Amino acid sequence: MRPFTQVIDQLRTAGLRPTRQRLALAKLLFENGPRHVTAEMLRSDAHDASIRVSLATVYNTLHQFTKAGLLREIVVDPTRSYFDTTTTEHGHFFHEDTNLLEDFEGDVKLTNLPAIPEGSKISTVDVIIRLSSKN
Amino acid sequence: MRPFTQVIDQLRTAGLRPTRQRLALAKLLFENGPRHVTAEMLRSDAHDASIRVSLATVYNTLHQFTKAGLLREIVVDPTRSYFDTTTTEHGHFFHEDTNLLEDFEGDVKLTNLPAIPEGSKISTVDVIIRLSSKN
DNA sequence: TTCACTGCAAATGATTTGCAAAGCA
DNA sequence: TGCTTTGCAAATCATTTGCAGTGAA
Repeated sequence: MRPFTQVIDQLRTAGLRPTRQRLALAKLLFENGPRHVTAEMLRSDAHDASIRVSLATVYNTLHQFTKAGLLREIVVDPTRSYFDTTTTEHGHFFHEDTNLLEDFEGDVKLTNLPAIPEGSKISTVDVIIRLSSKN
Repeated sequence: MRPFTQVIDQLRTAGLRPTRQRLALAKLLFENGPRHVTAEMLRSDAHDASIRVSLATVYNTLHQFTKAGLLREIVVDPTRSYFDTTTTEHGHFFHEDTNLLEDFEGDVKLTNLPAIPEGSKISTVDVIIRLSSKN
């Protein structure tokens, strides 16, 4: 679990005021271990916790947190964006039948990596193992 | 390059009639080596080649070809779906500044793969290296 | 003839945007 | 006070869908 004062610091560093909405969403995101959320999931959580936030603000906040380095966007589903509270490099399982996104246990090693095209540098490396039900 | 009669066979096997539109789109897709297309790119190519196809048919065709195993959908961009004419396992470079998708040269080896959750089986493994401009 | 296929236009659904009101420094 | 931030509603945009007309077997 990420220390919460650190979250506030990172907001400050990013020039983001620690508003009621941002703090409440940060708590939902970071207070209970790693999470993978969509905007709709987070809005729903906020609603359940009696936090008044508009969906537009949820979207804004997710993107601001991502830019500030608090979240990482994971592109796995063409219809929805997922945000991961774990920002270090790691792989994902995506359960295609439940739309559930899950972190890997161990860390994957990539060997025989091709040469990076001239003039480009690696931004991130995504490793996604898509799973379907065995039956 | 994929032999074209094979494409027609695969359509037949999938129960898809080789209509004018499907054959024309198949030619655009498979006649000139590996490609990575979005629906809009393919519609634009068709237009340039004076092929009359509606955008809805382009979408239908891309999905039908994917289900028939002629294409592979690559999820890299939250705003657009890409389809790859190479259906064997391989990794991708995604140029974030140009939205260009490119196949890897060599083949990547994944080691230290985690255990697959009980009751699930691997559908596909996606390896995407996101690139940004060095400057 | 029959059923699959196509094209059009409308519907959908996630995300973004404009802008006035409210909040933080 | 002055600049952010929020919330609402409208706008956007890729994609899907309904359905009447067209085409292949």
